[in-house]
Amino acid sequence: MRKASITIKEIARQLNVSKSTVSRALRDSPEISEETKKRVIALAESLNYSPNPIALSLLRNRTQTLGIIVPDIANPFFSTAIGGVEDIAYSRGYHTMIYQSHESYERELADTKHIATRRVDGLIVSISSQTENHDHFVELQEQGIPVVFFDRVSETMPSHKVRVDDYKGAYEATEHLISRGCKSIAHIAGPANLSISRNRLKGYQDALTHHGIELHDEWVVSSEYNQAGGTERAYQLMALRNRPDAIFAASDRIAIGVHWALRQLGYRMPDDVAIVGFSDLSISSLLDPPLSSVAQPSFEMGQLAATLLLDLIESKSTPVAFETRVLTSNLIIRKSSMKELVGD
Amino acid sequence: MRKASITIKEIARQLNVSKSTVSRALRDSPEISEETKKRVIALAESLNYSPNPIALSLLRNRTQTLGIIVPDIANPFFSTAIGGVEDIAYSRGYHTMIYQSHESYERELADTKHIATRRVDGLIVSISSQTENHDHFVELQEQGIPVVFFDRVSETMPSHKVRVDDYKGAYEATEHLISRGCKSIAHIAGPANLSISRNRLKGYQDALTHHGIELHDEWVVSSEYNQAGGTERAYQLMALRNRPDAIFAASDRIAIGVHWALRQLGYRMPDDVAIVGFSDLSISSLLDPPLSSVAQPSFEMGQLAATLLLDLIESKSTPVAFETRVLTSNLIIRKSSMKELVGD
DNA sequence: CTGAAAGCGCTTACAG
DNA sequence: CTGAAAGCGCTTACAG
Repeated sequence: MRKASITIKEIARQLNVSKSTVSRALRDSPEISEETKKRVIALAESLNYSPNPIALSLLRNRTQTLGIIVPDIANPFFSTAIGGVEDIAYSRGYHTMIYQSHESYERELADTKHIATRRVDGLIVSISSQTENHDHFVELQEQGIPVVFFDRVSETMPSHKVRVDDYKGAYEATEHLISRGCKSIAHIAGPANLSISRNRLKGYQDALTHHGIELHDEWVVSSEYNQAGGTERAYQLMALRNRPDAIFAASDRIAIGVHWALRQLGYRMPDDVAIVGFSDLSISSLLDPPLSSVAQPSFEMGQLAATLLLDLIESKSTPVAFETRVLTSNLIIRKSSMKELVGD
Repeated sequence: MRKASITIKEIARQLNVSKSTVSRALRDSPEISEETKKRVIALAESLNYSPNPIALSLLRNRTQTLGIIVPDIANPFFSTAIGGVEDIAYSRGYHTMIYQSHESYERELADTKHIATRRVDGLIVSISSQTENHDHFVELQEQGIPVVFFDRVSETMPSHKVRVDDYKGAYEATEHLISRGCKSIAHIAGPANLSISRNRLKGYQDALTHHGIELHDEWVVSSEYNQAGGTERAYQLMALRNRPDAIFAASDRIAIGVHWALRQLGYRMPDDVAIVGFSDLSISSLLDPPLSSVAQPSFEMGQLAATLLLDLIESKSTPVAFETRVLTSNLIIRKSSMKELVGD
């Protein structure tokens, strides 16, 4: 079916020279005469020759390809980060292969396996929420395929990491709710195996404590990072005898579920319940009332992760030391949390 | 850097047999003794051997990889369709390489070029809105790399195509607005080089005509398929001396921009202006009021496109005839278009 | 300045 | 039943 592509051999035949000469001429080797170079290059162009990257891969044991595993490409946070990775990768002559774990450990395992057999040159990954064991990433790295984490990083595995200051973002979001007069602030945390979930929870707890507010266990619940989880947890929280007057959600997807639930239940936002999310997805500002959220520089995170990975791939020596880059988050205040301050 | 993977040669050495024998044993060839097979397979497993796909690609001139070009992976319509493609591809032993054209013709051209040199086995594509010339796809197909279009198809190029019934979807959406008593219905069309835009426009026009409603040129404007375009066009339409009482947008992204603009301008939906979009993105139902929209089976479109493409790739012979599969769209009515019928 | 040879990891006619 | 050889498309020491 596939039409035979034109090869170096064919050019050599037509020009009555050896394959070696053609190869050298094409790579502009100094040992080839200008005369010959010209003839070779002219014919190559007229034949529309392009070297077979498969052959080069076999030779160099490199594919010029980066793997990237995210839980879900439909999540704008991840698709934007992927955009950042591609931006850097393309400019440095690499291609990107995108995998989705769908928050499944098994799927993530299969993806890393595929990456190993496909001889991808390196991996950028944001861990699935169901993953508790990071051995598959360790193995990949031991095989010589470097791994860089972003956002959902491994705390145990030594490697480059790119993340935002989740703790500070959560702290500020909570402090903001306190400053708007909220007295009973609930938190819907993400799955506990992800460090981002734990850091955000800690930020929430510390903000309350530092402001002399007692922690209530019943106001801290946990959910997958999706809308359905947010809706369920909101029902649960609002059903409490002692219901909260504010909810800080560990992600915008959760917050969107909360938003929907509160509307169904007839609460006014922010007057009855103030809410703040995390990630600042573009749709969040379209809700009514628009959602306050902690913004993350997703595109930059992708760029940075790609840069660190490519430097690792292209460095001859083993890395000096692994580094963790922490980007700053940024609280965006919108109507969903702008509770009127009651004057006295 | 990269640790040497274990090869067939290494297994042969350890077992004191030839590479040929190892290769045959691993592929369970009938000409190898059970005895030898067992030894080879046992060692291969203990060494964690996996065949180098690069070597196979070079041999077979096949990469077991599908290319897919979409304008933007962050658009949920496309990310869902990609999910459908992957679903089928994985189950048939293929991998997917995702490219984004970002609605740019130049980028799309570079992507097809990359696909050709990378020896991808086939391409699934939804055309960029800035593309007027489809020669790059024709060339790819002539080189023996089959192309299947979905959603944004080429009308001129012979190939398999998967799309929805845009005309009927638009017709029904418009008819629905008429049935809710709207008298002056505007349409924000997509870029005219895309057939989906033209078909949706035609559906709108025919619905009006068939119901004896005169067409007004000033009520038909055009926009890129994004939110900013929808906002701009909404401002333009509502500024008219003779302003519309309904807007049918060629996509949900456009409709979301309209929704936002109308809220800014102080119009009530649907009472002042009823709106309907196209695609039924999941966020559309979260808007207040929730957006009516024509739903497209995006996942199924991806699955179908992948199936058609893989059949093409794996068939020995040239395709019998190219087919166009038209899936049915489905109008979802929500509050944004449920204008109260005025009783008499 | 140019060519023959070996090799990347694998498969598969062709011999035996 | 097993092995030696050729070949997929390319690069690069090694000779000349």
